[in-house]
Parts: sequence; structure tokens; C-alpha cells
Amino acid sequence: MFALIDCNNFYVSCERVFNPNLNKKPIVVLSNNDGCAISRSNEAKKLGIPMGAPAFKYEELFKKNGVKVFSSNFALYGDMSSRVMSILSKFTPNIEIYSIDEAFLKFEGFKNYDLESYCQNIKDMVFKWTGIPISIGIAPTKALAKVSNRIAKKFPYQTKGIYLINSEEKRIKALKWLNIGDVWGIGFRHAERLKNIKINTAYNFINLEDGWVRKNMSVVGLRLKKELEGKSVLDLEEVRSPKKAIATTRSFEGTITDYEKIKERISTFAICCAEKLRSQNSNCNSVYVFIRSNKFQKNKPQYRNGILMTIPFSTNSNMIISKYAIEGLRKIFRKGINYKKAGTIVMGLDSSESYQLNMFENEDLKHKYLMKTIDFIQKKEGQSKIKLASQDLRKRWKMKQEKLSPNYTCKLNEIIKVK
DNA sequence: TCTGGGGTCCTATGCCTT
DNA sequence: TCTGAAGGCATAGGACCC
Repeated sequence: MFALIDCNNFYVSCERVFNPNLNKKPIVVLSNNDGCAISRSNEAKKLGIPMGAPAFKYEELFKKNGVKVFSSNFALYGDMSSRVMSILSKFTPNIEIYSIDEAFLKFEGFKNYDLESYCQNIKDMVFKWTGIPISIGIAPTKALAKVSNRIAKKFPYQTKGIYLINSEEKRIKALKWLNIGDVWGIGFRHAERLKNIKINTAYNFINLEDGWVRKNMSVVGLRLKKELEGKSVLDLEEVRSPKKAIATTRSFEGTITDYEKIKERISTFAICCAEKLRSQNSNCNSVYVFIRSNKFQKNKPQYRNGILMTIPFSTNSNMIISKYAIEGLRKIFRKGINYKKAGTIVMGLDSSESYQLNMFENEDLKHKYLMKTIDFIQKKEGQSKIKLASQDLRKRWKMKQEKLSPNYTCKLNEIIKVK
């Protein structure tokens, strides 16, 4: 059996742990740049604030209803997440940390356990030790555990936050209840297409022919169908496979038209990727650069483009990655466009300990030592103390985070004080 | 004026080599 | 030297997740 543990309104719950005044009040947490709502308390959901609501469009409503608004504080959420996960690992040796607020547990050899009461213990302990409320769905497959979890969340009074699918009747009933668009793995596109052919629930979906699903939704769709039928084909992914790409992308406060300004951003994004690479002892051998105009300004000329730049050797050097990124930007930049978003993604990752050398062209070994020195100084003196000439030396731009809560658990001088 | 960021997997396509 | 089949590989794009 699998259990899916999901923290309720996770970011909002993290803010509440350290500020109990927020209980029972409508709260939203905004995305980076204070752009849109990415976590909402139940009270905020009741006010009709949808997921992804642009903050500027809802300012009135926030004010009128006394909605408390927070900028996202990922340092805090990440720390709270690892506390929750470490508690979960006490209950089974088989755990997959699926996202910042979700984990799959596998119960093998738990035949004589009453899983519902076992999960009740998990829920109680997580709440007691961290203050985070969770919901638990239990079922024979991962996809059904997702369904089960949804039921637990949707009917908190009947289920007390825990639901178990352990019979055919319960499985069929759940699938008949679940809208096709709410099925894990069915996104917006597939949902539209399925609804067009009168497939409105998960139950309708499992009655489709395998061949049709394979043809129109690839093996991914077919796997999902098997899972919903109760045949487990997705196992836990317990060891985190190493990352295959690392991205740094941002939207700008306004729009940028000037080449030099975008170049400076791209250079900084590239260096940020290089730092992330070094922090996990990786190299890359290519960097993808993209720029795009504002898709919401339909009356302005639209342009989006990206280019993959191959580096002839493996590297994690600020200078090399930045150089190739800027070279890529030069190739795709077009004049007269109001750019809104840009980013760099490093790909072709491998270990910086052992990597393939190039017969003709290799990195100057000095880079390795230089990067070590830079990382050392930055660690001691703070980030962005050392910059390339292609970066903005005065740092005139910064992410908008006007409503940031303190880092209660990860900065000593912001720790909570009891008077 | 103001609409996030960071990932994954799968498939189709085209080129190259055997 | 030409040809077709088949497999490997890189790339782009679509779809999904949180």
C-alpha cells in the first residue's frame, strides 16, 4: 500500500505556525516578485481567490476582506519541509519526497497493521512537532493514493483528514466522483480533449481502450490508466536522481528593450547557474538562453526565442558559462521588442570530480582555483561581493518581496522572541 | 504599471552512419 | 557508386508536476 502525505495549504500553514493570530483568517502567499497567489488559506479560497490570481488584480478584494498577504519565504518553507519529512521517515523505511509539501510512503510488510490508525499517529505527530496540518490518502497505487488524498482534503469532517481506498467499491466510487481535470497527470490540454469526447470523470477515463490512450496520451497516459485500475506500475523513487538541468529565470519589473541591460541580466543568471552547479559539484556542457516579450500585452509586438549553446568542454566557471550565454543572447536578440522575461538553463550535467576531457580544447585550469576562491570569499563576506564586468556593479534590480516574514527557523537574529 | 520559478518525461523529426 | 533500411543521436516542442 502507498500513502500520499500532503501538507495542507503548506506555505500559509508555515506562516501560521509562528503567528497564530493568523488562524481562521484569510491569507495568501505570493509567488516570487509578489506576482500571483500560490498558496491560499481555506478562508481565502472561500472569498473566491483562485490559484495563480495576479496580486495586482485582487488588491481591492484583499483590502476589503482583510486578507493577510505574504511574499514567499522559501528559506523558511524549505526548513519546515525538511522537519516534516524527517518525522515521516520515522514511520517507514520507504519514503519518496515528491515535492516541498508532499511525500509518498510505501507500507510493505504492514499486513497486520491498521493503516488508518497508524496514519492517524503520523498526522498527530507531525502536527504536534511542527504545527503543520497534513492530509493522508492511502491506496494500492500511487495514483489512487493521490485520489484518496483528494477525498481526505475535500471532506475533512467525514474523513478527519485520512482516507483509505481498500476495496473495489471504494475505488469505483472515488473514480466516479473525481473530475477528469483533477486527476494527477491529466493537465489542462488533455482534460479539454477528453471532455470533448464526453470523458468527464476518472471512471469514464479507465473505460477507454488501452490502444486509444496509448496513441493519444503516450505511455504516460497508459501508465496512469493502469494505476487507476488498481495495478501498481509506478514505484517509489527513493533516491533522488541527480539533476539533469539547472535553471535561473526571472520576469522583469517592467519591460526592457535595451540590449546592454538584458545582457547584464543574462550574465547574472548564467553566473547564478554556475554557482548552483558548483554547490552540487557538477559541471555542464551546454547553456540554453531564452528571452520573451510580455504575453499579456497583446497589442505590442510579440517575440520569443531561445538557443542552445554547446560548450566544447565540461565547466562550472562563471566566466565561461556567462560568455557562452551572452554569445547566445547576441544571436537571438531583436531590436524594438519589450522584453519581459529571460533566463538561462545549464544542461548536460555531470560530476565535476570525474568528467570527459576534450582532446583539443579544455578549460584553463586556473578557472577551477579562481572559482574556489570566489566561493570562499562569497561564503565569508556574503553573496554578490564579486562580480564580472558584464554584470551590474551597483545591483539596481532586485526581486520584489514587500511582505516577507522573518526567517524564524533559519536566521539567528530573526528567531522568535518570547517576552 | 503590476500576471512565478524550477523541474521532468516523452515523442517527432532530421541527420548521420552502417 | 548508388540505394534503402535501420539504429543512434541531437534537438525542439508538447505535456505534465509542484
